[in-house]
Parts: sequence; C-alpha cells; structure tokens
Amino acid sequence: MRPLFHPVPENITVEGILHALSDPVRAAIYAKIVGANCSQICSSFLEVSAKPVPKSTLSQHFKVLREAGLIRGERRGVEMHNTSRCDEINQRFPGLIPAILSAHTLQSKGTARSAAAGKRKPAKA
Amino acid sequence: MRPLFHPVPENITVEGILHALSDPVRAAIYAKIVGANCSQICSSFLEVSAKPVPKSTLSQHFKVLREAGLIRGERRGVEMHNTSRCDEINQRFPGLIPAILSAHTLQSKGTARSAAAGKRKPAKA
DNA sequence: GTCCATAGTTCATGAATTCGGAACTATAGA
DNA sequence: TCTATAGTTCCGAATTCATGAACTATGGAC
Repeated sequence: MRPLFHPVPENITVEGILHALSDPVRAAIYAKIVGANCSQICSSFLEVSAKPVPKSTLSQHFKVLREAGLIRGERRGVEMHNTSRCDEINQRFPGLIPAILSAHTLQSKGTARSAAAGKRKPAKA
Repeated sequence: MRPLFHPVPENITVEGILHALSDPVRAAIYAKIVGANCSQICSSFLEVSAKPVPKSTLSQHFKVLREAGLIRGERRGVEMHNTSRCDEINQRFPGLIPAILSAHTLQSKGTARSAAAGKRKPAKA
C-alpha cells in the first residue's frame, strides 16, 4: 500500500482535469463529492452508474481523480474519505470546474435519448 | 474518402468535448482555430507541438475535434478548411469553452517548468 | 494475542485506443 | 495525361483501460 499521491496546485494541469472528467463514471463521482458537504467514502459509489462498477475499477477511478488534483483522499481506519479540492483548483483555473459541472448537469437533464448512446462515440450514422 | 461527419448540436456531449481537449496537441489546434478569424487548413498545424506532428496523426486529431462537435471541416479543392463551432456549443453549454480556453492560456503562461513534464502524468515523486 | 470481516489496492491479462509510416484518394495545375 | 499537393485510410506496434483474483491494512470480537 503505497502512500497516496496528491499533486501540489502548481502541478495540476488542465489536461489532467479534462481527462479525468471526460469519463462519465468519474464525472458522476466527482459531481457527487463536490455536491456533498461532507467527505465521501469510495464504496458508496459502487452503484454510481447504471451497471455496478467493480471495486478495482472504482479504485482506479479514484486514483485518476486524485492524481489529477480534483479530490483529496484520506485514509481513516479502513475507509477512504474523499473531499473535493475545488477551492484550490478554482484559484488556479478560475471558473473551470463550475463550467464543467454545470455543463454536465445541463446534459444529464436535457437529453434522456442521447444517454442511450455509447460512452463517447457520437453515433456513427 | 467517406464524407465528413459533424454531430448536430443536440448530440454534442460534454465527455466528447473534454476528451477532445484533454490532449495538448488537439487543445493547441483548437485554440488556434478559435483564435483565428478565418478558417485554418490542416497542414498549417504540422508544427503545433515541439516535435512535428505526422500528418496521419494530425488527420486523426482533426477527426476527433470534428466528431466532438468542436470544429467544422469543409473541403475546398485539395485543402480542408476548419472553423470553430463555438457559438453552437456556447448555446448548448454556456461558458464551457471559454473556461477551458482561458484555463489553457493561464497554464501555458504560468508554468514553463511543469511543461517539461510528460503528457498527462503529474510527476510521480 | 488470533481470527474474521470490511474497505481499498495491486497485479495480471485481455480489450480498446492511440500513434505513425506506407499506401491510397481527390483535386489543381502544367 | 502527368505531377504535385493535401488529406485520408490501413495496419502493426505501443499505450492505456477494465476487471477478476490475490493481496494489504485496519477494526472488532473473542
């Protein structure tokens, strides 16, 4: 169990953030963490998606979010508590996170039909 | 040579946009297209990055940007003219594109040193 | 202390993406 | 028609991603 890696704010990159949030599962996880006032534990996300996410996959997703600088993870006993690093990122890239989150919100509200489409392919016909 | 595919605005997804712009080469291409008042041809991007981008790779990058709905490509004779679809996207996801672009600008200004780091890995030590 | 349950991580491997050189297509002009 | 130019497509190699199995670390019961 190697120690958790968190980038310092200066090493947080736009590419890392966009990549992390370009996956719908990770975006959903992050949105929920940001939305909650308290820290969230990993296992509460096993059913974040329509089909349940295996816990090894979940662990990788949390790692990506952590290493992108989006969240901070802290082991407390046997659980991992996750909080958002919104303020730090907002200081480095003002407005970026709110814009992405509100776009995600708009999308999930607006389009029930296009949600049927695949992960990131824009329907090939 | 199959015809170019462009998604209609309703099928443009946040995931697609974030994925497309999470690559530094594509982000640079897109920023230049948005910044320019006139359309840009593909071959003018062979040297967007420090090391020259092969034209097959460039072609793929343009395809990703097109299919994400970020740009519109139009064949004119032997060249391909590319323009941004900013307005359409801004209507669907207000503020998203400006936020990402200004974050990219901030980053490229601010950190000459972290630019030395790899593509999206946040320095492992 | 030992044993067990729980919460996550790491490893290994197959699937899916991405990169880039070579070959190809389409158009313009001589 | 022949040649040059601008992009695209194809395909093999390299990389990244997903996930089951094995593992680690902590807490609690005894």
